[in-house]
Amino acid sequence: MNQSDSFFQRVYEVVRLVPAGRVTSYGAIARYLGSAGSARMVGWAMNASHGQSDVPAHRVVNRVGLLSGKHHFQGTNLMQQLLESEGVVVEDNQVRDFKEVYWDPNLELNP
DNA sequence: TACGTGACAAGAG
DNA sequence: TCTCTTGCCACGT
Repeated sequence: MNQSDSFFQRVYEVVRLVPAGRVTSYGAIARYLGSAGSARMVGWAMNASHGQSDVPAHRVVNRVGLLSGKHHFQGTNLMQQLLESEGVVVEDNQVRDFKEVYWDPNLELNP
């Protein structure tokens, strides 16, 4: 990937690689980018991803599967609807069977 | 130019 | 086992 891309752009690249019906976490993305501990930056990147197309920010949740960013989507439960439309069960703003649908870029993308 | 903010994570008590 | 505190870094004002 181009190093000229900003940290945000690299975050978007990883998020785009998350397959439908799967979710990942902010920390996993941060770790994959070599910035473990910068999970907050990933959240900030998601906040700025609204202007970016093809960035499935709804597939990014916190480490316990909680939809912490749902309030940043249009509509109260748009994020939940998007996930459910992909087969992810969301219950009480939290991904059900989180471990089952969890997608770790460090495991899936790292050779 | 400098400071505060932010959709988190991990360690310590 | 649960709760609190600290760290991390780019963007906006």
